[in-house]
Amino acid sequence: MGVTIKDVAEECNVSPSTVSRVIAGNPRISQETKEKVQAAIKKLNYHPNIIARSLANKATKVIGLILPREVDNLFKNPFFIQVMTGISSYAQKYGYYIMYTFCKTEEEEEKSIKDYINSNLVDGIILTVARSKDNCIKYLQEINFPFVVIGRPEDTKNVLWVDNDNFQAMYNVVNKLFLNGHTEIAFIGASGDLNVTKDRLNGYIQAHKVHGIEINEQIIMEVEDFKEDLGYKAMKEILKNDVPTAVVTTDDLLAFGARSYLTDKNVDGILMVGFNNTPLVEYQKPALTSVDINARKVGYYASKLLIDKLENKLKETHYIIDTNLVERW
Amino acid sequence: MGVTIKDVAEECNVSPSTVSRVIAGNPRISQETKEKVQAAIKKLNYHPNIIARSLANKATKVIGLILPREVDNLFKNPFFIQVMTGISSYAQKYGYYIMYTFCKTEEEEEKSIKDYINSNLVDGIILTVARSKDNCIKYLQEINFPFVVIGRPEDTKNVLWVDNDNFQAMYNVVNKLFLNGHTEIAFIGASGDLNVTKDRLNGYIQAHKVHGIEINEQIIMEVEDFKEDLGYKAMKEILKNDVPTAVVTTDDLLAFGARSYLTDKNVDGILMVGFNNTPLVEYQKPALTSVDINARKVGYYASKLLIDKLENKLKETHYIIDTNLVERW
DNA sequence: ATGAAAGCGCTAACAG
DNA sequence: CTGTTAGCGCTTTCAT
Repeated sequence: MGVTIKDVAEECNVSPSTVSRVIAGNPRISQETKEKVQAAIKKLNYHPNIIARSLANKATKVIGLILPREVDNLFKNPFFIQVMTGISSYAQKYGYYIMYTFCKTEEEEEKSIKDYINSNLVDGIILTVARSKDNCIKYLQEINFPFVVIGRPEDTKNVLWVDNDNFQAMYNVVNKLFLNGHTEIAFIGASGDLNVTKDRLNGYIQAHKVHGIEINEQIIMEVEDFKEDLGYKAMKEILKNDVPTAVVTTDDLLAFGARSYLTDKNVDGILMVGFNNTPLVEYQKPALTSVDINARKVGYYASKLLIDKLENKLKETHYIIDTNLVERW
Repeated sequence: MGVTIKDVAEECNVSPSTVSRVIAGNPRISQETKEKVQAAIKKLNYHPNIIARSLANKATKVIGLILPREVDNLFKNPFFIQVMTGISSYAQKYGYYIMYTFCKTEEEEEKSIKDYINSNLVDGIILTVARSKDNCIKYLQEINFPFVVIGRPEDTKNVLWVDNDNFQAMYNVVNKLFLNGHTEIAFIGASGDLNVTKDRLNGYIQAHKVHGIEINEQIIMEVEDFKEDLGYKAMKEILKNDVPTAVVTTDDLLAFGARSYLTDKNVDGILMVGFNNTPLVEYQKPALTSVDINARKVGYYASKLLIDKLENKLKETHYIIDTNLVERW
C-alpha cells in the first residue's frame, strides 16, 4: 500500500515534479520522458493520492449533495434516487465524487452545508429542495460558494438552478384535455405555497385563458400535503360544487385519493391525471395517466451546471427540463 | 477562506501542536490553555481542514458506498434509498462521510472500488449487492481492505455482513398461514440462484416439515426475475396443477402479477402475500399483505459494522435484521 | 524540458 | 504540559 510519486520518480531517474507534470498532461515535457514515466506508472501500479492532491490544489473534486429526509416523499417517490443517478452519471465522466447527507430540517441543512464547506471537503454543493426564503441559498450566496439548486428558487438572481417547466407541463395537460373535448377540468394541488404548485396552477389557468374558458374557482382545490386522503377529501369537495369531466392533480397520490372517492361513490366518467409518474401509477387498476418529470435528467443537468461552474466554463445559469405526459387512458 | 491551526496558535501564543491536541481531546493539557485555545477557535471561527487532517492521519473518515444501477429495482423499490438513510444516520453520529457510486455491472463495481481505494479516498466500503462468486468481495479480501456487504455472501468467512433472516421470515409467514387454517400454499420466487430466494424457499419448506405437510413441487414456481408478468404466468402454471389456498412470493411485483391472473380469471379465495413491503402495496385495491425487511435498519447496522471495524471495536461479524409481516388482509 | 525547494494544513514523535 | 521538528504526498513557482 503506498507507491508514491517519489517511487515513480526514482524508478525512472527523474524528479517528482516531472512525474507530476506528465500526470497533469503538461505540454512542455519531452515525448521520451513522458513515455518513460508512463511506463513506470504502469509498472509500479501507481495511483495518485487524491487527498494529497486536494491539499496541494485546494480543490477536492467532490460535490456535496443535500437531500431531504421527509421519509414519505423519499420512499414513495423515486425522484431523489433518480436525481442521484443523474448527478452521478455526469460527475463520473468528469472525475468528480459525490458525498451525500440527509437533513430533516432547514437548520440541519445549513449545518451540513457549513460543515462541508468549513472542512474544505467539497468544491460545490447541490441543493435538492428550494424553499421560499431559503437560508441555505442565502448563506451560500453570501460566502460566494459554488452551488446549484434543484427546483427554481424564489429569487433566481445569482443562482444556478435546474427545474422542470411546471407551468408548461400543466398547460400542456389541460390544453390537451380541452382539445380532447373536456369542458370542466378540476384542479387538486399541494401545497399552495410551493413554487411548483403555483406554476402548475398558472399553467392550468393559462390553458383556460387560451381556450377562452372561464375559470371555476369552486373546482380548484389546494390541500396541505401530498397525501392520498387529502386527495380523497378534495374530490369530495369538488363534487359538492360541480361535476367536472376531468381532474388534474399535482401529485400521483392526490390522484389516487381522488379516484378512490369516485370509486367509492360509484361516480363514473371523470378522467384523472396524476403528476410525477411514480412507479405506483403503473400498478394501479386501471393504470393512471401521469406527467413524467424526467428526474434523472434534472440531476444530470444539475451536476453539469455545477461542474461547469467549478471549471469556469459556465454557459447557462439554469436548465429547464422537459416533461412528458405518459398516457394510460 | 482559511483560518488555520497556525492562526489559532498565534492568537493565543501556543504552538500548533497544542491547538491540535486540544482539538483531539488529548488529556494531558492544562485546563487553562485548553479554554484559551477553545476561545480562540470560537473567536476566529476556526474549522479544521479535513483534507489536511486526512493526509496526516492516513484516514479520511469517508465510507464508499457501491450501489447497483439496475434501474427497475432502484426506482420501484425504495430499498436502496432506505439503506442509504440508515447508513447515513449511523455514520453521521460518528463523524463519517459517505460517498456513493452507481455501477451497472460487476466490472464497474470492481473499477469503482479500486478507484476509491487506490486514490486513498475512503477508509472502508459498503457493498449493496452480494453475488455468488463475487469478485469484488474476493478483491477486498485479498488486499485486506475494510468492507461490509449487505446481503449474506456465499462464503461468510472473513467478511462482515448484514442481512435479513430470510429463512425465518418466510418460515414465519408460512407457519402463520398454516396456523390460520391454510392447507395448500404455493410459492413463487425469483430468481432461483439468489441466496435470498434459496433461503426463503427453505423457510417455506421447513414450515411444511414442522407442520408435517407434504411439499407439493407442482405449486413451487421459480421465475427469472422480479417482474409482474412472470408472476402472472407463474400463477397460471400453478392453477394448472392445483388450487392452493394461499400463495407466498418473494417480491411484491410477483404477487401483483399473480393476483392479476386471479382477478382476470375470476378466481376467488386465494390469499396472496408479497415480500419487501414496497410502497406499491399500500396503494393496491385491496392492499397487499407483505413482509417488511427493515431496509433502514439494515443500512444502519452495515454502517455500524464498518465503523466499528475501522475503529477497532468490532464485536460482531454480522447482524441479522428482523423482518415483520405487515398484515393487510 | 527538468530539478530543487517550498508549501498546502495538519498530526505525531521526540524533547524537555 | 507544551514546543520543535519532521513528515503525509502532491503541486508549483523559480531556476537552469
